Amino acid sequence: MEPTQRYDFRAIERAWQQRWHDADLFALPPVDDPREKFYYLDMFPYPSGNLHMGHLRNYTIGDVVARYQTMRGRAVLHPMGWDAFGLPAENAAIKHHTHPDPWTRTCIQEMHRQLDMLGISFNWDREVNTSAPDYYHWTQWLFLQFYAAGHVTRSDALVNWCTSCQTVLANEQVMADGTCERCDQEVIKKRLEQWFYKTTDYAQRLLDDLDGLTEWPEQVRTMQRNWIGRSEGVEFAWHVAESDITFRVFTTRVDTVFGVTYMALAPEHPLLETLIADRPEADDVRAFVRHVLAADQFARASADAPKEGVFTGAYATHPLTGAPVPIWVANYVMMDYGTGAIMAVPAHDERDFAFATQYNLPIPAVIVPEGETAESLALPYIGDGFQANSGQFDGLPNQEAMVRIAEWMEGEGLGERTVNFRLRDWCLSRQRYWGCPIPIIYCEQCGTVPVPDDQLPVRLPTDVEFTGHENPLATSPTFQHVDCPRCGAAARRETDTMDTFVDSSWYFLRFASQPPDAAFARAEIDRWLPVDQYVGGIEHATMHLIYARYFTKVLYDLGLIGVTEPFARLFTQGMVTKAAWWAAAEKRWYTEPEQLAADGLHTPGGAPVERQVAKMSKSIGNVVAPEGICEAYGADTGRCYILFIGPPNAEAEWQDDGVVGIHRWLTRVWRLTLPRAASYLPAWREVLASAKLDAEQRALRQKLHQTIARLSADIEDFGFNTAIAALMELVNAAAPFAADRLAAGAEADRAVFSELAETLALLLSPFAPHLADEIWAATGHEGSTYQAAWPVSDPALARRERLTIVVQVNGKVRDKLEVDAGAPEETIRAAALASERVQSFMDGKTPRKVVYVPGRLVNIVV
RNA sequence: GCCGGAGUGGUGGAAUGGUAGACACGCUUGACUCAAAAUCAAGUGCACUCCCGUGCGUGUCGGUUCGAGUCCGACCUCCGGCACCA
Repeated sequence: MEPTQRYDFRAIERAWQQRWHDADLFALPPVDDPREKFYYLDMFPYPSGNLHMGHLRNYTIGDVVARYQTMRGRAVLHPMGWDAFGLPAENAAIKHHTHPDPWTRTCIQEMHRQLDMLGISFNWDREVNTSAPDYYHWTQWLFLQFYAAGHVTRSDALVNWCTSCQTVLANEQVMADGTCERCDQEVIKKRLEQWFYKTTDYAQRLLDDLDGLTEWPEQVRTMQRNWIGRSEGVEFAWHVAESDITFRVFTTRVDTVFGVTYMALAPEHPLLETLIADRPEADDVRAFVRHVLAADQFARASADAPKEGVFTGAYATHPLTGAPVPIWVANYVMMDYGTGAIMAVPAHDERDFAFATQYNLPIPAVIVPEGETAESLALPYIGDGFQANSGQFDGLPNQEAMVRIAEWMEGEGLGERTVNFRLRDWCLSRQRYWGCPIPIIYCEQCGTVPVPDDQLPVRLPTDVEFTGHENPLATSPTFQHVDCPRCGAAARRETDTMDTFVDSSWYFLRFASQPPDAAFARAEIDRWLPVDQYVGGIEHATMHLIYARYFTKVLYDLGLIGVTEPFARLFTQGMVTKAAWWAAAEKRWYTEPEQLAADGLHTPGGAPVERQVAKMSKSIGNVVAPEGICEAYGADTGRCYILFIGPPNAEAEWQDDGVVGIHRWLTRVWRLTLPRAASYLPAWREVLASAKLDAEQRALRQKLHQTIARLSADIEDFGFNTAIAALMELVNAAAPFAADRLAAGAEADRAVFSELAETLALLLSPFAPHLADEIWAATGHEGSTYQAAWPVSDPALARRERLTIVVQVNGKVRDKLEVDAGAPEETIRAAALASERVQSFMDGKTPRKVVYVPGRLVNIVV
């Protein structure tokens, strides 16, 4: 065949990408653009240098929505950038003895190239690189705004510390056996002074405002509610007998207070040393505390860790009964939740029950459900019931007693009702090089001094070594030494950098506005925010999305922006997975069925394999790169296939076999339209307005207008897989029409075909934009489909003329009737009853009831 | 353990409470070809079948309804999140 006689996707895609680029088609909408705004945002990637299928899925979804909204007449902001700080660049620097900055820039270039290959309509004029000084300047400035307003604090926190590498490790760098990922040496928990954003101050608002995020997936809202973990209870004081020491405890079950048989303190409790100072038990207690703190803190925090404790020798006085209650130290009490001390009620708490059983402490029941007695009740009992052994509150339903006891305690001045959150303050310090430097200076005279605005940004120094040992910033000969901005004396710079989640907590603002001399300009923020549609992976449901919401609320409170929530509508796309076969005996993965024995159940060596569907990863080797698909089949095929693979919020299993189906379809689209461009009739509207069409012509127009309606609805509902199926149906219907009738050249046929070809180009535009523009040009249009208006379905044309009515007898389909769309109900009912086939299934019985569903079915009940 | 979500042909998947399996992959048959690829046409849930049909069928068991993949209850399995949170 001639080159022009086949679907040459390479030439088409290259040519159109060049034309889009030359025309600056995806430029940012101008400031005075009168169109309604639409801010579409994809979660920006870490620039690893390799685009993977998850990116393809995310950014293709985004491009469909952005192109659709543009064609619908919106001014669309569709930016892209790089979440470029982070460990991989630093690890690469250690490995290759280079610097993270050039390495990162190379990766960015490479990924930018791969994204361009997909033909995505990004507004590159708003590109952002979080590791560039013109970005992290403002990350620092925002930190100082937060600092000045009291949203930043400094305190101790436990970190993973590799004794060999002399550095802090992220949780995922600590192996399951508690060793360092890089050097295999032991990792310990170490306390370090760290910077925190005070997210807990916003816990209640972060929780409350979830109710307003009605366009978010319920799953994400639930996950955030659990993460914030609000619980209501009572915090009250216990006095230690024969001393003036007082402990405060928090409980959500103050109704069980009469069941307390011991108290338990966290080993880290600050009053513990005072409590045991002069007691004979002191040495035992100290030994126990050392034992607990030496153990792996992750293991200690797991629910199935064994419960251990030691008696302190001290007693507290029960505030209601006056009874002496022994005070223990227990490993299962955590210092960082509540007050670090608990009242233990073994009869009504599983943990306390396990502990009391082990150490032979009494377990009296004080809440008894109907039909049980305090003696017969199986313990521990967590549910509701009536108060027992509870003094003046005996017999009350426990929910009521909860309120009465709390009120009584408040009246006596013992304590008060409070709220506790699981959410912690956000530790933002990282003892790492490749992150945003924290703009703080420590001066012996002036203390902690923020870097003045005119000295920002605090730049990352380049005179550093990447050895894998210690924080490189601390090894720079120049970085730490600085004059105090207040008194001018020699001072020391903070060497910690920020968690990369800080960078991504405000990038959506920087996309909307990037003046040279400020973080953002208020007018542009007011124009674009909130983000109308945000799309990314479910793995960011809690951390990133909570941090970004927190930042937005603080910035609102500081008067810097006018919205309290950043993302109006959220969509979480599913992972892209691929099957692989694990051969346990050989300890290796097989990634292609052809590598296996003929039965598919064994390796060529005879070892059994287990089929698993897993996220694409280098370690398994089941990675399929979008670039390879684009080279073999084209970007349009890659884009359509990743959408067609399944519902976008669900996990999708990649199957190479499916790609050819999409490619065949696009080839059929090409064959339907491009070689027939000569049949195109620019004046098809006039011809169709006056022509009398036959049944086949009307049927094709009907299918076309039905497809327009389906596609619009599907795109708005993120039903991209069914949208493509609808386009396939349209092409399936059009192909025989074009083949059978177009050659004769009748004007009406050409007009029907012209409407189809032109509209098909527009409908295809968000999905396969290169081929769409090729068809658009071949039908005599200037420019790109991106600049054209989305088609509108004519309901009169889409309406079905004849209907198929299903006739059921007792709910089973027995016959089908073809009727005119306007046929009256009585006619249809009569026809259904008259049907011979229906009669034969009625066994001569008379209908008890006849149900008629307009336009759909008749059900005869006998 | 708690909180979410999902179970439909050989495969990916589709179905406002109203014809279950759209669309696609794969497979079968045919056309074209010396042949193959590509393309086109027909078929393809399972079982029985006088090839007209009939029965069964959406993880399991029950329920609501004229009618349930869809709604309700219980259970099973898988996936995700959280987990000594007092």
